[in-house]
Amino acid sequence: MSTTKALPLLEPEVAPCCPPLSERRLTAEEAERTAAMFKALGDPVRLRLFSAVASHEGGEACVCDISDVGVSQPTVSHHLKKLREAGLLTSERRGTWVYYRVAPSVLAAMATAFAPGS
Amino acid sequence: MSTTKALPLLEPEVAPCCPPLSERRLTAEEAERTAAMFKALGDPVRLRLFSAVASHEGGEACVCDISDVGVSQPTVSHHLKKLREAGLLTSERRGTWVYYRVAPSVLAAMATAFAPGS
DNA sequence: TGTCTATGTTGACGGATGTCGATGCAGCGT
DNA sequence: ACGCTGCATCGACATCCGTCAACATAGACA
Repeated sequence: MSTTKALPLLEPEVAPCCPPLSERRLTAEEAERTAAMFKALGDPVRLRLFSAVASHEGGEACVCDISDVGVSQPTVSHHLKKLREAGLLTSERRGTWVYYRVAPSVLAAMATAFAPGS
Repeated sequence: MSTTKALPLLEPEVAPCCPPLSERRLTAEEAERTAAMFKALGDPVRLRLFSAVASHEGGEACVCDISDVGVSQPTVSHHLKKLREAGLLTSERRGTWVYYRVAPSVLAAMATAFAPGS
């Protein structure tokens, strides 16, 4: 009767990354984009910053809340910028402070990379 | 009656990484070990190699099966070594060929990193 | 306006990393 | 023994990356 394809509306949104690694071989383009996100989390300082934001009450944290990671303030700013550029965090200035939060659906998207494939 | 601790036997095995990033702030040591695994997957060539092994029939692949990733053979070998050192792959020589497979429970362990925390 | 605080940017430095050609080594076949 | 194939290692090179001090910028407040 009809195709097996569901309605094209209300798509779960752009999935910028992370096809299951075990499902099939990644193409060069997929690997490029997915690796960029892993690379952003591949530094201990950045991973601690990301974890601090992700686990912070209310889902957001200002820089002053999370900058106690053992490096200088410029370095913290540099790493937060990398996490932003990788699409993992978003930032918003409210008055004196800048608040960071985990970009929507990033956790779920990356979890799918490790889902069983076959 | 008894402590709430379960039997120490039959532990699900060493969990070398990956407490949920959203659950709490990672310690420096946790971040170091977890970031090392993300870092290993943070290169497009390595990610394609990992995906090729993980998605290969039988759960294992010899180097000749997966070395068509656009770089020279020494580079492939170099990246596979990095993946081994990160604990993501294991290798075994059988006759002429060396077979790689995903290290046990690595996929599940890394998936937990992106599990919802609170 | 001026000053203080919070955060981002710049420039520079040293070390890590990805890449390759050349070479080494292990197994297989002749 | 010899050569051939699959894979690892070595040495060298260029580039990337994490880090910091110095400086710049943006709000808040007086």
